[in-house]
Amino acid sequence: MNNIDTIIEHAEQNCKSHGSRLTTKRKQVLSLLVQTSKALSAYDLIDLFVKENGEKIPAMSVYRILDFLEAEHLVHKLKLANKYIACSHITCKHEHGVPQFLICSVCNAVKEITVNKSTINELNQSVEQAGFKLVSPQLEINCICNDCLTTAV
Amino acid sequence: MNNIDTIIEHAEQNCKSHGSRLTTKRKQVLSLLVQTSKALSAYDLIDLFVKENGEKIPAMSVYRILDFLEAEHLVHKLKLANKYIACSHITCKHEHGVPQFLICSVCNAVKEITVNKSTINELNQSVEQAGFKLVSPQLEINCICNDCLTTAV
DNA sequence: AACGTAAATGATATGTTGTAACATCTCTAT
DNA sequence: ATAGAGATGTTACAACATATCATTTACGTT
Repeated sequence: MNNIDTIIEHAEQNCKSHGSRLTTKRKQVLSLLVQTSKALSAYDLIDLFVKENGEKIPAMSVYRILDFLEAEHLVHKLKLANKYIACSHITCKHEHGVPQFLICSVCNAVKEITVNKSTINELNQSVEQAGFKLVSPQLEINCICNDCLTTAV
Repeated sequence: MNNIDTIIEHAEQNCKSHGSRLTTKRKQVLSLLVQTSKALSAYDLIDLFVKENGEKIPAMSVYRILDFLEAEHLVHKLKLANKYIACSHITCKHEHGVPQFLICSVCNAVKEITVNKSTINELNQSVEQAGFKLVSPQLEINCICNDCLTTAV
């Protein structure tokens, strides 16, 4: 069976349940993100869209669609890289705790890891003591993956 | 006495000691960063430069100067925001442990906080288990400061 | 089924950020 | 004084993002 279709259908139901519409274009964009499971920039998506669907899509549309998908919690925007990635909880149900993104600054690979809740709590305490508030407990951490580390030398 | 001049002079000695030159333009840019003590984008600096010095500076020059200052460890580049900030250890001598930057996503205020070494170690362990390596233990954390939090409502 | 409205998308222009490539200037050592 | 390296200037352009207005589509009402 086709896993991606299942995911998309699930997402569609989710949208419908609170009165928003996962239109064809939105499905197509989401589908690209789910399939690649890598972080893609808006312009990456524009190129991929043409390749996969044989028709152009304006930049404006992609940005609007990404905003929509983000508002629906179907994709995350990685601010560190200005890239977008399918939200992990649409591809797998069980809860992982607090997800954190490791982004390889060389090859843009993205890995989602779980960090102890206590670690996050400690971090959060330090932040609040400083008079700031975490926008989300989801950190984007600038890393180098082992592959790039070994080949770079 | 003028604190900023002292800082700049100190930085200049530092450069001289290993054969690099803190030229007038570089001093001017560094000086802007030290004075504002906020995170500024390259184009923020271009505007500020005109305002403060009454002469234009090309974008290219600012980027080159920022690269230089970063290599000299006089400024940090905040990758999350694509902004630059004067390195704290040129304005204050004593070591703080592992510095972390909190960046207000509304007003761009930057606060440097200290997080328990143990917290960082735990984070680092999780990262290494995932086959990644922290580029630097210096995190850039996306926050909202209390000022913006209260006024936004 | 036809219509009106709101939402979604398209199209165009332009703003913003960053860099490539080459020219010119300016120190510094000889 | 002059050559060579390093620093800066200039121009053009690539990549990323949004503003604005036009057009199309979906959906409830009649």
